[in-house]
Amino acid sequence: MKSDSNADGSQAGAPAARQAWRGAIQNRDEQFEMKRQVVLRTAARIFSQRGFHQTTLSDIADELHIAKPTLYHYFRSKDEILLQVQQLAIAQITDVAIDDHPTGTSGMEQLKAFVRRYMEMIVDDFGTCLIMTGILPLKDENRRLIRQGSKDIELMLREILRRGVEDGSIASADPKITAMFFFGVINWVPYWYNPEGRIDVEGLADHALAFLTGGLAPRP
Amino acid sequence: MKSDSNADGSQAGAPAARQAWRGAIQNRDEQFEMKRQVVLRTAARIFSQRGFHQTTLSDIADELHIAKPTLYHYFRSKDEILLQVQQLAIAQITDVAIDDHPTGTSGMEQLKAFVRRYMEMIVDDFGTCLIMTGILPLKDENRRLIRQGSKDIELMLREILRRGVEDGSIASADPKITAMFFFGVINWVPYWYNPEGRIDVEGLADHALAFLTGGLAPRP
Amino acid sequence: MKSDSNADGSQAGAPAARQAWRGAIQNRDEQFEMKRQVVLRTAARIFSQRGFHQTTLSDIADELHIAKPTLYHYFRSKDEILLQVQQLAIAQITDVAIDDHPTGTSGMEQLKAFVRRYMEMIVDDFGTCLIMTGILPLKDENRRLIRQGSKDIELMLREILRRGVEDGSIASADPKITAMFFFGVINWVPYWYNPEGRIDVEGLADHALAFLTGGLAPRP
Amino acid sequence: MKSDSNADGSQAGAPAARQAWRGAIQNRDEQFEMKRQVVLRTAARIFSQRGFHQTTLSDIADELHIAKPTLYHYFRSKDEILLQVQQLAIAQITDVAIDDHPTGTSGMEQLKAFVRRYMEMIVDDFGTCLIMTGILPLKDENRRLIRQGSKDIELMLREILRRGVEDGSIASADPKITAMFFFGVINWVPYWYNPEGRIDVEGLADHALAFLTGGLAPRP
DNA sequence: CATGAATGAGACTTCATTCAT
DNA sequence: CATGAATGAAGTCTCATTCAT
Repeated sequence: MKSDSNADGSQAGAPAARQAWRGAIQNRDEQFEMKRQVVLRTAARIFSQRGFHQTTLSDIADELHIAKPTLYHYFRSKDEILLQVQQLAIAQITDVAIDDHPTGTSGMEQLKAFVRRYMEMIVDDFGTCLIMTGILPLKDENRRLIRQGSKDIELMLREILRRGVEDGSIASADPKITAMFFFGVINWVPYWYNPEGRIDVEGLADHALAFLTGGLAPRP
Repeated sequence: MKSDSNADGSQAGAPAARQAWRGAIQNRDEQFEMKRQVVLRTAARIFSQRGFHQTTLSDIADELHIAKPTLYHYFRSKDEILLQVQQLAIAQITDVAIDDHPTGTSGMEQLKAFVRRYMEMIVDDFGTCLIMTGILPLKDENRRLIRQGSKDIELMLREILRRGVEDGSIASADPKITAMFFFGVINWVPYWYNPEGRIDVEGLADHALAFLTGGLAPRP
Repeated sequence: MKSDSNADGSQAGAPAARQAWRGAIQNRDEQFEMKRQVVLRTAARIFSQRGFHQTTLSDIADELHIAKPTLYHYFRSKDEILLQVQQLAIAQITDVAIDDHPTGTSGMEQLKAFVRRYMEMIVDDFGTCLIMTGILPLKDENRRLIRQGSKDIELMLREILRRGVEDGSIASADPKITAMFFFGVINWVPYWYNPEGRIDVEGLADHALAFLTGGLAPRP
Repeated sequence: MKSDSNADGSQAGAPAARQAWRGAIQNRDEQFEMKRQVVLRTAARIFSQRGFHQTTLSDIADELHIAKPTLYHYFRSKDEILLQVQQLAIAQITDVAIDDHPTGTSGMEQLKAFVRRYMEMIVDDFGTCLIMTGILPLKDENRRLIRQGSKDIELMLREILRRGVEDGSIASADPKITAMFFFGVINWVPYWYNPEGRIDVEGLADHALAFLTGGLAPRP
């Protein structure tokens, strides 16, 4: 998933679009798709930094060194850009669900895997934009799509919690509220975490796991 | 604190503006201040529901059954409305700090008090708006004010955590990260909690406390 | 009808808006409606001269010496302006239908009255705009409204023709085609007629009547 | 005239472009000219249906199954397309003027020939576009060209009327106004006539002639 | 010849804010 | 104090047109 999301090599933004990687001549469709991804990632980043409405299409175009109308080659509207950013973020979680349900592992083990995966998504440009921009700017129909996606993820967690309670690896508690506390811990990360800082994503996931499982109280 | 937050008597919203409380004729300043509070609370609620930029001043004025320019009698700008909403939210926490530092209580005890107080703030219209609208819509100078306020609250928690670790009532961990996880749990509440639902604020605070202190792992 | 359509005294355009007629102080609603009419008439005139799409809202606003957004106090969209212009034109014909069906007059007499009335409508700003701008710029729903109105007028003429044929005052011929030829004669007027020229509207109607009834062939 | 208008073989529209006529390999210039005509006719039809400004170059290109920039191989601009459509329509009348002035025929006879020829032009894609799109979308210089062409046609009719009045075959009346009424009858046809309907063009011309010569009044 | 990509110009529309009553 | 009217500023989006392959 993560390697995939980096395949466009555009973590650093627009300029990458010009790099003919290893001299390989890509066909038009590949180039198109690549540029599209670069636009998405750039937009996601600026949306997260300034907010959706504080970001004009000119801002995005300028950052990419293209003209404003060029954006309309890749997307039908500003709204669609945000929609697709958020859909990509959600897909990073929901798409891998099936592979990653190895039977035989305890609920707690599955929970740990879930935390790592979810944390990676949330610190990525797309995931951060999903959280920080939110769904309010989307128009009704698109908002419903994202809401459904979020619901799907929530149910994934609830299922994991249920299993954990069942097999005794997770303490019993109100499942819905617990799930939302859980998401709060991770979803809030984009508001304060600096990926360039002292702690990398793996370490952050470890911290989160410790906090989520053990809480603040000292273990006897 | 709580009584303070209800002082405007407008928990129920705009219509309250018409209630001549107990027939008492208040003087001009009181009336003015009262209306001001009603505007703030109404604005906070709509901002939270639709988002700052999706809310026009007409929306607010309509809800209050007044004309749009009338809002300018109470506030200099839309930005100022949001600023004051958020400042009120922050004040609900920071203003009571001093009273509530009873020496002789453990860090954990102080933490519990903090959770209850903070939870009450966050489910209130103002607190919810602080979280859901965020500071991005504010203009630079005002943003800095709110950021500072948030920082102050963060430091309050950090101090409580430090004491708790010191007196052994709280497990040792990276204080900054732990604080942010902590805030995540509560700040995320406005995104999902329905005050009219099955669980009241007190109960919610209890659940949060259990989660924050004990985590997901089963206690031996 | 005609006196009514001139009641706003704005045949000459915007400046009239400032004339406090006979010093009478009109109430707000009247002023509003008056200005609205001036906007409509001005828009109609410019639409007719330059075409709908060649006319920008700035053009209209400039002509009226107001700012562009001010137009939105009176109308929701450019489309709505055109719609109402055309609806007013159509109403000038359809609204008087009932009063003007005096029994006892021959079909030919009714036809003459119809020609005079219709000619007056068509040389008016609104009627001219109805013809020269057409319905293609309107969006689907509005287009249907105007199409229906036109159909109504067409049926009025067809009914008159039918009566005339019945009472022998009008020659028998395919009613539908005849009606369309008839409309062609008058509808084409805006494309060439200059109201400020040698012939006034009454005279024009007389000419049209002679042509419509007698045709080009010499009478024996 | 009519055979001329079919020379491009595209009465049926765009698909004809693919027909390699009788397997004959035409030289470059012929192919080019043929495609050009197909573009013109397609454009004329769409312009008439939707209006000039509601028609984008993409619409035309899509209908022809070519790409938008390809249009620029045949025309310098959208404006030029309309210009040439309208010029072709006008030429259909003005080009045959000289051949068709047989001395020895009465004015009325010439008028009848004129009506038939003009009616055929007006129901053709190009003529319909001339009427329905009008000259307003054209830029000034081109507008003048078409206006002049229309004027030429008008003078042709005026000359015919003059002759008819002279030789007694046409009733005397204001020549200019009469001419415009005359054009109204025929020019309005595109707004209502359906070539696929009950009446063919010849029949329509007959009806028009009867109306134009005899009018609505019953003949004694 | 043909076309995918890109763009400059410009339109409509929205909205916070000011003015005059 | 309150408000209808008016507006400047700005943003999204469209489209004819050009460029490079």
